[in-house]
Amino acid sequence: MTRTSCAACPLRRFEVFEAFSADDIAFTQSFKSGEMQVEPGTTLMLEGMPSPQLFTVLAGLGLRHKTLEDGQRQVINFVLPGDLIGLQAAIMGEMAHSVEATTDMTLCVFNRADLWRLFRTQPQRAFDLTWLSAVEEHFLGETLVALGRRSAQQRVAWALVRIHARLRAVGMDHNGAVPMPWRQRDLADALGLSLVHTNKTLGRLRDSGLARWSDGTLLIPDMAALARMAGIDLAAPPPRPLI
Amino acid sequence: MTRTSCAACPLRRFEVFEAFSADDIAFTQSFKSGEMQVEPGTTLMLEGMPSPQLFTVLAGLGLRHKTLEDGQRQVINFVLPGDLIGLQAAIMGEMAHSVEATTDMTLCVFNRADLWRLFRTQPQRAFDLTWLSAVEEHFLGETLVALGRRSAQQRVAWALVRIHARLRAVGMDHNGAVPMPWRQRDLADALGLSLVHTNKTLGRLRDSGLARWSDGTLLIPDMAALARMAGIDLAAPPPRPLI
DNA sequence: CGCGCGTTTGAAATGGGTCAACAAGGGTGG
DNA sequence: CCACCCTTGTTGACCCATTTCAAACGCGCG
Repeated sequence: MTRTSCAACPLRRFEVFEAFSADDIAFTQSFKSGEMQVEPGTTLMLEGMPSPQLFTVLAGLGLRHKTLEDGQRQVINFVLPGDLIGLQAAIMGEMAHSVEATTDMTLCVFNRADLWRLFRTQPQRAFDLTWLSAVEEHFLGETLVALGRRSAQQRVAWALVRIHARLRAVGMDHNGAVPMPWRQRDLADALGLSLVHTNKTLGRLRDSGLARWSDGTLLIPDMAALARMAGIDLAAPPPRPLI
Repeated sequence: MTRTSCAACPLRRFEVFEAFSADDIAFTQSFKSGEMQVEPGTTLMLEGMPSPQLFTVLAGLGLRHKTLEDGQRQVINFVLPGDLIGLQAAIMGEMAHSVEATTDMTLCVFNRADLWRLFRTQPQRAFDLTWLSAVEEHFLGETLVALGRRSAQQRVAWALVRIHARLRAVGMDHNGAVPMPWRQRDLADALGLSLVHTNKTLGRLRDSGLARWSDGTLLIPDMAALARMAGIDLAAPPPRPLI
C-alpha cells in the first residue's frame, strides 16, 4: 500500500506512514486486513444483513439505498472516496440500507471483530469513527430538508451542487467538471421524484445553462447561480474534526 | 439524583449505582455536571451554534428542527427520554439543527470538555456514544424513505406508529394511549406536508377508526392495521447495542 | 369582551406523477 | 454485416394528490 492510495481514507491515521510508535504500527497493520477491488453493480452491503467487515472507500463511486416491500427504492446517499461503509452493521449488528458499487471501486478492508479493540486501545481513532457517524447524520438531516421542503427544481439543483462540492472536496474535479456515473433513475430515487420529472427538470437546468449532466460528467458553469436556485448557503464550510 | 430519574439515560452506565469501582464513581461524578429543568418552548440548542454542554433527556418531550432561509421549517425528529442532545456540536463543533422543548423537560447535563477524556478513559461509554449516533442515523434513513416514497396518508400513519412505538419503548404508554403534545404544525413540518393536508389526513384516519390524536394524546386501537396502512414491517425489533 | 392560537373545513389552482411512445446507443448472436 | 433486444434518456398528454387561499370555530386568557 502506498501513501497516495490511502490519502482519502478517513481513518488515515492508521496509515503506517503517520504512525507515531512501534505499537501504533503493529496495531495498524493488524487492524487493516487488506484491500479489495469490486466491479460496478457489486453489492457491498445488504440491507438487514450483518457484515463481518468494514470498508473505507479508497477510489470509485457507489450509492446507499433502501428497498421497500413494494419494490420502490430510496437512495439514501451517494458514496465517495473517503466514506466509511458498514459502521452501522459493526455497531448495531445489521445494516439499515444496502450499499452498491456504481463504478469500479477500491476498498480498504477492516475486521469488525477488531472494532472493540480499537475503542479500547485507540481512543483517537474511536473518536474519528464517532465523528464520521455524526457527519453522516448531519448530511442526512440536510437531505431531509431537501425532500421535505424544496420543490423538484430546487431538489435537483441542490443535489447537483452537493455532489459537485463533495467530489471537488476529494479532488475529483477537472477544471469545473466532475464525474457523475449514476443514472437519472438513481438521482430520482435519491430525491423522491419520478424519473420522468427528474429528466424534465434536468432538461430545464440544461436549457437555462445552469448545469449540464451528460455522458457521466457533471458541469456547473456558474456554481453561485445554481446554489441560489437550490436555496443553499454556499458559505458554509464542510465539517472538520475537532480533536 | 435517584436511580429512577436516570433509568432512561442512554449513558446510564454513568450512574453511580451501577459503577464498578471507586475510580468509576469519581469519574461519573465529575462527568455528569448536573441536572436541568426547562419549560416548554425553551431552545436547548441553536442551529449553527456550538454548545459547551451535552444533554441526556431524563423526562419530557421536544423536537429537533432546521429552519430555512425563507422561514420554512423541517422537523428532523422528535425528542424522547433517553435521547442524547448536542453530540453533533460536541463532535463537529456546531449543531446542524435546533432542539427545543415541547413539554417541561428534565435533562442530565454533561460538559463537552470532558468528552475527550471520556474517549480516553471509558471506551465502553465512547462506544455507547457511537452507537447512539449510528441509531440516529438509522432512524433518519427511515424518515428519508417515508418522505421520499410514501403518500401523505402513509406518511402520517407511519409517523403515528413510530411515535407510539418509541414512547411505548420508554414506558410512556398507559393502556395503549401515549402522550403526544406536539402540534399538527409540527407533524406537518416533520413529514413535508402542508398543515391543511395533514389535518385532513388525520381526520380521515380518525373517521376510519385507525388512530385518534386529540388533546395531546394519541390512541391507536389496532396497531397492526395502522402499520399495514403505513407499509411498515412491525416485526423489526428496535436496535440494541452489541457490546 | 376581544384577542390569539390551534384546529377544521371548503374551493380553486398546480406541481408532479403516470402512461405511452420513441430515440439513441451497445451488446449479442446469426 | 444485419436483426434483435435491452438499457437509458427524452418528450407529450392527461390527471390527481397535495398545495394554496380563505374563512370559520372553539377555547383559554388577559
